[in-house]
Parts: sequence; structure tokens; C-alpha cells
Amino acid sequence: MVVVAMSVDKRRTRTLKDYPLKNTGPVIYWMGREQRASDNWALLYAQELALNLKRPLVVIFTLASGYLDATLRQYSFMLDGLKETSISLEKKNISFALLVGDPPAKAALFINKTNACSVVTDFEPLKIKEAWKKKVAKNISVAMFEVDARNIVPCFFVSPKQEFGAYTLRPKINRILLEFATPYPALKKHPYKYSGAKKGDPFAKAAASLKIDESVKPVNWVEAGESAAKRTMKYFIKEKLARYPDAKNDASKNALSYLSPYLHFGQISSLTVFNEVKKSCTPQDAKDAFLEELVVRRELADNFCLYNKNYDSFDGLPDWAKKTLVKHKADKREYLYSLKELEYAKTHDALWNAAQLEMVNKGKMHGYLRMYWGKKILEWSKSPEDAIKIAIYLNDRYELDGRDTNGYAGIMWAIGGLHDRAWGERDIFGKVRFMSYNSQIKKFNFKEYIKNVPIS
DNA sequence: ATCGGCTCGCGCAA
DNA sequence: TGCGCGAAGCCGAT
Repeated sequence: MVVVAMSVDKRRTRTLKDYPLKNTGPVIYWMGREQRASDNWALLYAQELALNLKRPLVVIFTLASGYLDATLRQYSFMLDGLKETSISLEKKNISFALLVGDPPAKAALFINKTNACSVVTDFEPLKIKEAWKKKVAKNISVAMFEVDARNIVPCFFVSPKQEFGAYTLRPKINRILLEFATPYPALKKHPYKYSGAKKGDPFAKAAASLKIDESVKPVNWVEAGESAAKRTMKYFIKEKLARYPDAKNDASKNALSYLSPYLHFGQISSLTVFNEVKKSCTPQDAKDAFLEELVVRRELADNFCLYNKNYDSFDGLPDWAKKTLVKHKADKREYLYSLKELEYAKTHDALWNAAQLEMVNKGKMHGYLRMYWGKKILEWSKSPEDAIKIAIYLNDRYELDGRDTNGYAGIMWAIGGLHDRAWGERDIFGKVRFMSYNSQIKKFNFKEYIKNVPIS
């Protein structure tokens, strides 16, 4: 077959299954965490393959019950976004199929049944996703590619190992950032129609068959989906970005982008945000401060989860931190709270309780307080192992952006010194950085913050 | 209000 | 081998 030059950078792609391209059924994009029709390198790559082969393009999404203990809150945000995406895809003559059940089994079955000519999926370093992909690759006889459509600089290309800190990854990203920060081509109206599409609304049926924890309710202050994500981005750039450097660590000020749920579900691409921020009329220091978090810190979290498969447990911490935490494991805890006491915000610390309630009731905790929140869980739990488990449980249960590489890296930073340096030794924390209640309340108007936290 | 020390290890210069 | 410096701090001295 003729190999045509592709506009998606080859360094963004990896081969998961080496097999000659066929010329039979559709090209399939198995959509994972990049849940959007626009500005999606994985989808664009799949479309280019399909155009070259002159075949239809089908996007499939595999929907599992209780994925990593997600609750109705996250499912509802995700499905609302997917509905909008599926409509956008259909408008481009790209078919969308929602497959309910065991993801790798359902995906492989669909690929085999439709006699697909190749399969594209998006990059995500979580263990469960890697296991799914491996299983699918084993059970199909067709080429399968993976595209990093999340990071601006592809994660597996920028570094071959776990980076020690932001300062070791930053220069590697910056050296090649502009090579990868290219504008997105538009998704084309696909000229070859897929004839096997099922009639009817797949979402109604799927919702009925899902078995998920419904005790954590959806939140109504934020709208899901690609167009809401773009509106949120534009509002942030226009109204809040200029004061971001001064106000970002102040939980009583409304200065954050509120983009993390959208970024988590891939309803917006960080490169889209990057390009919009760059071309905005905002002081350079504000752009720099925001882009550091949008690019370096987010991509550092993916780097961590890609190269450290203990990203969600004590074993994944750096050696110096494990050593010092073990040394202080038996230190007396002045306060010791059970999971339920923490979950219901019944501690002696009004600031911590407020942050916890903000998360439980809103699905989003202020970014700066997430650090304080995590460090106090270490201080009040019987071991660092327990603290990590509890923090991940609460984060994944209540945050809209739970189960994100950023969530794991953030918790490991707070509790276990990941990507951080050693500091003065003290009880429980050892040499892991400590944060104190007294310093926090001196830094910002916490009464104002607490006043605005939704208490139910 | 501001400053230095705390303390570890990577990466680069020499 | 030495040295600078880092993902968001704390504390005590001045």
C-alpha cells in the first residue's frame, strides 16, 4: 500500500500491535481518556489512516461499570460530555458506538466483528488501561497504534525514564515544546460512511445497564462537554488569568481556571489552552505561571505514572522519603482519625474540614488546599501507607477529576515527597515537607473561604 | 518584613 | 568532584 505523509507527528505515536494494514472494514478509534471530537491528535491520526485506505471511520467508547470505583458524579459528567462529542462526530460522518461491558473484551469483539483495517487508541499510563490495551492487542489480528493526544510534548518521547523533579523535566520539554505546539488541523467531513451503525440512542440504554455507586451525586454548578470547556477557557483567559500569579494560592479568591475536570476527561486539550493563552493579551508573568502548571506539572504527572507502576502506593515514593517516613512510622499521632471521620469532615481543623466539604459537595477542591489536605491525612493516619490509600480513596470518590495521573502525583507529593526535596526533620513527616495550620490561615482570608464552601 | 538554615540528589561544568 | 538549585514551607533570628 502507498504510505502517505501524515500530518500527525510520528513521534506522538507508538505501535501496540505490528501487523500489515488491511483494506477491509472501518478504521477504529478506540477512544480512551481523550473524549473530544476537536483538537484530538489520536482521532486525527485515525482519520488520516482511514482517508489513506479510503475506509469509514468508527469511534468506539467502552463503558465499564464501577471503573476504578468511579461514582455517579463522574459517570454523569463523562456521559454528558460524550453525548456532545458523539453528535459532533456524526456531523462529520464519523460513526460513534458505545460498548457496555468488559472493555477489552468488548473492544476486541467489535474490532474482529467489523473486520477493522486498523485500530488507533489514545495514550494513558494508568495500569488498568495498559492492561486493557495489552489484552485487546493479543486478541486481534490487525495493526494497533497509540497516540499521545494528552501531552503537548509526547510523554514517551520527551524522556525515557522517571524524572526526579519538575526541574529535570522542564528543560527537556522546553527544548522541543514549540516543535509540538502546532495548531490543530480541522477534523474533516469523512467521505466514507460506515454502514453497520446501530440505530437509536446508545446513551439511554447504557445508563440503564450501568451498575455504579449512586450515593455521590452529580454536581450542577458545572456543565460538561467540549463547548462548555471552551467557554470556561475563554472566560478564564479574559477575566482571571492576569491575576493568576498573585491569587492562585489563595483559596478565598476565585482565580483558578476550573479546567481540570475538562482536561481530565479530555473534553479540552491542553494544547488548545496553551495556544489560546499564548496569543492572549496578558502580562507575560501571568502566562508563564499558568503555563508552568498546565504544561510542566501536568506532563510530569504522566511521566511519573508511565515509568513508576507503584504510582498509587508507598512503594512508588523516592528512596529518601520512604526511609525517613519509615523511621517516623511509630511517632505519636496527636490526632488519629478514621476514614469515616475524615470523609464526614469531623476533624478538629476547620480549614481542613472546609476543604474536605468543598470536595464532597462540589467535586472540586482548591488546588493549593489539596496539598494541605493531603499532608494532614498523613499527620492524622496511623501510617503513610494508610494515608496514601485514604487520600486516593477520597480523591477518586469525590473529585470530578479523580483517577487522573495528576491526582496520584499530587497525593504522592503531599504525603511522600515525590518530586520534592528533603526538609527539616520532624515528627511523623520526617524530612517530607510539612505544612502548618497557623501558616495557612495567616496567608489568606480563610474565614471568607469557609463562608463560601457549600456545606451540603 | 526578610533572611538563612534545614536537607537530598540530579545534572552539568570542570 | 564540586556545585547550584529545586513542585507550592517552616521557624527562629534580625
